[in-house]
Amino acid sequence: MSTLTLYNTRTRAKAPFMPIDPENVRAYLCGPTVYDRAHIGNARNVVIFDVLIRLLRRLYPKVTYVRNITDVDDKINIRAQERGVSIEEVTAGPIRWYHEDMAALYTLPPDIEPRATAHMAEIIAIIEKLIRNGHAYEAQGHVLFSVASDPDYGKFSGRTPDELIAGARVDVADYKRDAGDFVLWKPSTPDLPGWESPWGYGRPGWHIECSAMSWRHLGESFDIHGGGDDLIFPHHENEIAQSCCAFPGSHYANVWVHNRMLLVNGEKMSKSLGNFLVLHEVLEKAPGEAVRFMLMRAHYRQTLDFSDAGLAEARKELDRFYRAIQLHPNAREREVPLHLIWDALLDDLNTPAAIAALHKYADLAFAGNEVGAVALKAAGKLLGLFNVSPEEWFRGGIDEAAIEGLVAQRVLARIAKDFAESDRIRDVLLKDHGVIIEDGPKNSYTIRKA
RNA sequence: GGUCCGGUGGCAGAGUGGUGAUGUAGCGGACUGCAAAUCCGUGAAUGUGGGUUCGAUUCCCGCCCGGACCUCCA
Repeated sequence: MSTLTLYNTRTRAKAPFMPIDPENVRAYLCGPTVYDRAHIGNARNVVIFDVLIRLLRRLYPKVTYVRNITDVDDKINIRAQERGVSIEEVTAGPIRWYHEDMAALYTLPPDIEPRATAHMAEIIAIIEKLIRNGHAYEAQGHVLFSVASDPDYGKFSGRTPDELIAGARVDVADYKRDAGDFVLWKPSTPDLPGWESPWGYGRPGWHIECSAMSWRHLGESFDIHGGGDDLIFPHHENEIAQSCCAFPGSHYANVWVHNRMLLVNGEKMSKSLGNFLVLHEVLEKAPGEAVRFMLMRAHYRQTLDFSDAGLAEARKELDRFYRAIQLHPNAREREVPLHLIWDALLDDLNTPAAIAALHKYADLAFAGNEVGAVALKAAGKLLGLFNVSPEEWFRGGIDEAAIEGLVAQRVLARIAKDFAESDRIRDVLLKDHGVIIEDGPKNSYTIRKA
């Protein structure tokens, strides 16, 4: 099998992927902070990483996929205080929703889904190491990472310390030695969630959580770390600083895979614009597979515009694939050449090229070649597509009983060559039942949802 | 202001130093009572000005336009 090539944010270049341990590829994805429903941007991230994980599983005997849940965070605390409930009560719903939404997109669950609140021992251990190494200091109940202590700080995101200071827009807290120093541990008042620590009752900073969870489950160094490109700075820069300083000689993640942000109907998603697309709401209007497909239509390192028109096109493309599959119901799974899709995916997850390959296979299937249908199914599986049968795809959700009579009447009308009546019924089926009826030879017909 | 990324047919979206994928939409045709689907055919693009080169959409520089990050953010 050929080699997977990935673009690595750390080196700003594409390079062949070389696992630390080919017997166990270890990957970490920054998961959600669970205070609300996931939005469509969260979904792109997970879908892209899902494609990567599926690919790695074909290439290597074992892949350990870790995706964390940040379940302690100031946004969560605020919700808890507003509602007068515990943070567990705030996070339980969003965690459940997250699992439901991601399953609806046919993304594979991670092998390990660690929660920050269950890793306080690791968090405290790393902070203690950093203090011992001279990379962190305690000040007014806080523990801060000292960016000046790390000569490599800023290299990952391509920033110099001067830029970081110049760019600091927020008033610098007086307990910070450097404007760029960031919090590892902060004190909690009794009304806030907290844990006992060598520095008193408090809670962790955000960045340290990922360092602790990846360390516990993947070790000091691992293969791939993913996330949205907005996390490059400061989150990932800080993770690297914490982990590399706590574990001298380690590299933290070798390869960094960052996806670009998503636009919605040409605009950045933001609460002020009121165009925050909640994934759950999108999934009520479109099949999960169409949403998934839509998110793969642009290369992951390219801005993707999530538009209604795009979603409609995604559905049409999937319609075409399912038709091609449906044409060969007895096609049996077997080894078929899949160079086109493999070449596309191995080249830095080129999903648009992979989709073009799918269309080539569909062309073959439509031309009557069963191998095309077999290849299409196999290639789709690689991308996490075709999770339902063509029948389910086209007819799922149709109330067959409700239209039975109309359909029968229309058959009779067509036999009687009463085309005015048959067209009227076709119209009613579409308008009142959302069903498209298509005629075949000898008064046969097929139905599908509009 | 600093750093970075991008501008490809109506729209979406790949790739490439040498006849510019793929989808969708359009147009003509076959098929159909008509549609739909499918098939055949067809028109349609590399922001702009320079440079390098036998040759640039691809490499380099300027300009214009758009976006991201620098602050919580996938």
